[in-house]
Amino acid sequence: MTTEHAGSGNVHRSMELLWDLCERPSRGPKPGLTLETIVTAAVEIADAEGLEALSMRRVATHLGVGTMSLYRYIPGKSELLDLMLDHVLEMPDGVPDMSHLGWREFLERTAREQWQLCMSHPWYPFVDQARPLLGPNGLETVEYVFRHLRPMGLSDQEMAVVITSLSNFVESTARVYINEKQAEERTGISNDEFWAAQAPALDEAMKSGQFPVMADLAGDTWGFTSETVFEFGLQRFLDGLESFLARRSSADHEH
Amino acid sequence: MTTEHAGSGNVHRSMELLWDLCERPSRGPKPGLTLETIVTAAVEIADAEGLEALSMRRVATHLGVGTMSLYRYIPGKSELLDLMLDHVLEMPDGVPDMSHLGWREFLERTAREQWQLCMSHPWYPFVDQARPLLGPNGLETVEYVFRHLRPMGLSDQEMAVVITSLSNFVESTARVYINEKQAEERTGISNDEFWAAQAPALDEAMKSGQFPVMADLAGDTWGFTSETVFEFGLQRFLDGLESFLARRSSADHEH
DNA sequence: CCCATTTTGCGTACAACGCACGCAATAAAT
DNA sequence: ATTTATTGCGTGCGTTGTACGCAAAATGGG
Repeated sequence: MTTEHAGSGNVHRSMELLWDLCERPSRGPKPGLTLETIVTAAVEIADAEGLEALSMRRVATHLGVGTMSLYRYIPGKSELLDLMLDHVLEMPDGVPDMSHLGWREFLERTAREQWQLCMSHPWYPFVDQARPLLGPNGLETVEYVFRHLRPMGLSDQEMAVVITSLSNFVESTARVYINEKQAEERTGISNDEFWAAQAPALDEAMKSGQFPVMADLAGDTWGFTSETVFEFGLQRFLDGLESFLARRSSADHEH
Repeated sequence: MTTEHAGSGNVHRSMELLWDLCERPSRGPKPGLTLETIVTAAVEIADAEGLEALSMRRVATHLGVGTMSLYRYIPGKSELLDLMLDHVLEMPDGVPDMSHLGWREFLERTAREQWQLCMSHPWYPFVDQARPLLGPNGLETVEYVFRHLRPMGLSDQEMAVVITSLSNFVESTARVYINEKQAEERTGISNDEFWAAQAPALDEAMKSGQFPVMADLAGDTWGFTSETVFEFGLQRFLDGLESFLARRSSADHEH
């Protein structure tokens, strides 16, 4: 129905699971599942069918177990989501060495990596992470970003604001891109059919004389994709950041 | 559960309702509701309780009618959403005259208006508008934005990309802001309690030596809100746009 | 070796969701 | 007066997360 929220469940319990702080009990039947198996299955289902298709029943069916068996390993769906979010940040090849890059190239690289993360896991940008849980992968990611931005000369808070601004833009544009791509599959109506369905009413509106600028717009006005928006917005933001740093630098030299 | 999508229902029917293209039938009992009443009620409920609380049953209860009575006026919930989205774009005081503003002041003003729209209707930035239906209010908004940006000298498509880039950033930052504000109410846990719950695991991680930069971050690194991010990102984008136009202008003079 | 305890597996049942179906009442057209 | 069309709306469908509680498996202690 609406947004899934990170950090909505039992935060303490989620952290225990994220950082693997629980000891295996010695009694009872040997478990047939692992937490890793459940999280991996959940990510696969979300990747393939979308977050709205992800249900405890769906994960259980995928794994060939009863729905309530999952609740032996995790308190609930909220905590499963927390684990999924950290899981997808894992860097299989380890942390790449980018110490040779300037801040601009590094931020551009980071933005593209985030974009790729959203392409690989199209549900990811739709999760509310206002209250993020910091697992090992998430912490590693933030560590590596801050390490590479240190040479910019910004305060820690300024760096955090830069990262958050850029991250917000990338995530939003990725969301629109994903929504655009999935709209045809989800509705069964092509993009052309969609706009054709609006044409009768819009033609009348254009003829009314109330919207002269709209009526006069070039045919290719909307003929771009979110990838165009991503590239344009990214370069404008980085250009603006260069101006900001240049002004900061010349102000420093004045003292 | 997940995102609500504009343009998901019967597009043709939504357009008829948006542009009021249906004639009132002459037979049968006089209707006790109007489309306007239903849409206004739905917007009020979404404003007060969030989009996840918006259901046909909820709207019907609010209006004191049976759930299925609503289906006499609109095909379904998807079309109701389309009407809501156009409804909230209505400018009560008409289109403001901003012909005296330069493009930068105008874009800044537009960004702030969009921010305010998201504050007044906190559910708005959470709706997928990859397939927007253009109603009278929506069309009027786009008409007025393009009219004021014409003097920038950009192509129609370039203007559209600028507007979309900025709009994506504002919406995304507004989402985070709204999620941040609502998190405490939604979970019953304050922000301090939330971070305190993570502290034991994070303290261990800091002690491990694996995250030296994170361990060394200033205490106020994350002590900012989405309003800070909004202001910073907005100015950087507009600065970047100025550079873009300056380069465009100097390239033009070279020919 | 036996019993108690703990853990794993998982079925049942709960309320709310959107909306197809179809009936009763209202009101205009013939 | 009858027919036709519209409005109002109850019923019933499958899906959702998870509390509750029982059966089976496996270990610890006596």
